[in-house]
Amino acid sequence: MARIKTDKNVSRKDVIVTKAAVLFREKGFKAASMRDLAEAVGVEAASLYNHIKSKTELLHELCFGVANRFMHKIDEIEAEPGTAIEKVERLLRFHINEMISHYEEVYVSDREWKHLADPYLSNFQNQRRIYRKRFAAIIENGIRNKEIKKIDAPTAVLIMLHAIGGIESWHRSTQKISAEALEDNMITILVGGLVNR
Amino acid sequence: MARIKTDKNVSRKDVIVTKAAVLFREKGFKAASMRDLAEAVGVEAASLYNHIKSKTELLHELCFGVANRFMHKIDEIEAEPGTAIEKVERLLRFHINEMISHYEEVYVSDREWKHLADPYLSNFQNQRRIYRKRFAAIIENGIRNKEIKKIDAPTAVLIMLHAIGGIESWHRSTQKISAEALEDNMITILVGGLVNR
DNA sequence: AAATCTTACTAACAAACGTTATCTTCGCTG
DNA sequence: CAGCGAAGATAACGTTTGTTAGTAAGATTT
Repeated sequence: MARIKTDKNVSRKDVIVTKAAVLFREKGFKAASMRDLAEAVGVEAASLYNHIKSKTELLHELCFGVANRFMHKIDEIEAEPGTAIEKVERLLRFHINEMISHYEEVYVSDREWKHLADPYLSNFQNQRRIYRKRFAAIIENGIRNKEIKKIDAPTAVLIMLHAIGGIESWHRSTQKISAEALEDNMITILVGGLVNR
Repeated sequence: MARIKTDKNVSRKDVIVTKAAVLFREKGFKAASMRDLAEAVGVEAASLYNHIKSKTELLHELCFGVANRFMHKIDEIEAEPGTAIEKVERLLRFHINEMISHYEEVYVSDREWKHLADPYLSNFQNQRRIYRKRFAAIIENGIRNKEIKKIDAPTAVLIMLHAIGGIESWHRSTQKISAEALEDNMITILVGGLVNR
């Protein structure tokens, strides 16, 4: 009987959730089975249920973990002083870093949230909608003080957020440029597309 | 016994493939069942197999249909005269229009190709890799004649392609700007992020 | 060392899945 | 209108799925 190994401050549930993120990213939520997950953890499938309530709970955990981090960040950025362009850049850099260093969870949260069940689904969609509105509001401010080109702000948000999803391909790529170079390139292109000159 | 309705020049298989695209987009390939599809088509699940070989065949059909269209387009654009920026813009406009007018298929091809089985999977991944290389080569040309900023071309490609995936959100959105406005906004931001000035 | 709580295993379930085999019915062609 | 091929329905199959119940073994506390 091989127990799930844990370091200090990491519950067995955390181990499971982390492995689930990897699996959900690789195969997708529906295609990843609890037996797959059990094998990855080194345990029988049924044993997982000593630590979690259901497969969907794993998805909740992942999606809302990520969503909360982004919400806190935009709170922070809205409160800070700075031009609109500076705020957009800070937010983008945060997105990029999250996608680089918490790849699995962010990716899963981005692509697999559809499989959440109500009421979590509606809740998640709401948070997402609100987040985008707040992001768009920052851009609209920038348009008003002529920092930013006259563009449709929601469209700009949509481009920014999805562009960052492309880091997925960077992760897969064999000949990666450095994470810092990736970040700077993305900022150059994306912010360069916004600024008015 | 209610037959599948077909117009002229549209086989019953085409009807099934088209409905499958809608379903695969809504629920994902794995979560969409053949019984779901049968219901959407207005027939029993087993009856579908008079027209198709397997569920996966539907995915092949969709993924390679889309991939081929993009391959032909980039052939065309490479052969045409024009600056690098013009070529990038043409390619982007094509992507945007495909995403707007063949939403379901393009979306499915983009997000669900993972569930292809070999040898189709490797084949598809190859095509994708080659396409991106050719796109990157156009951008690299632009960098050489100083039309385009000094950026990492593969990163630029990755941003462009994923940004366009954001049109998904536009489709869902209740207060849509017009398709033309969407296209122009995207071009402004994306091409604006590339040009050297 | 005894008692208790935690964590794992085995066995099994009901439901849903893709798919096949068999038979019936519809619609067209001669 | 007879006959044939295309297209549908019914029933069933073997898997795989998420999950539960009951039990044994390890870890921790008394």
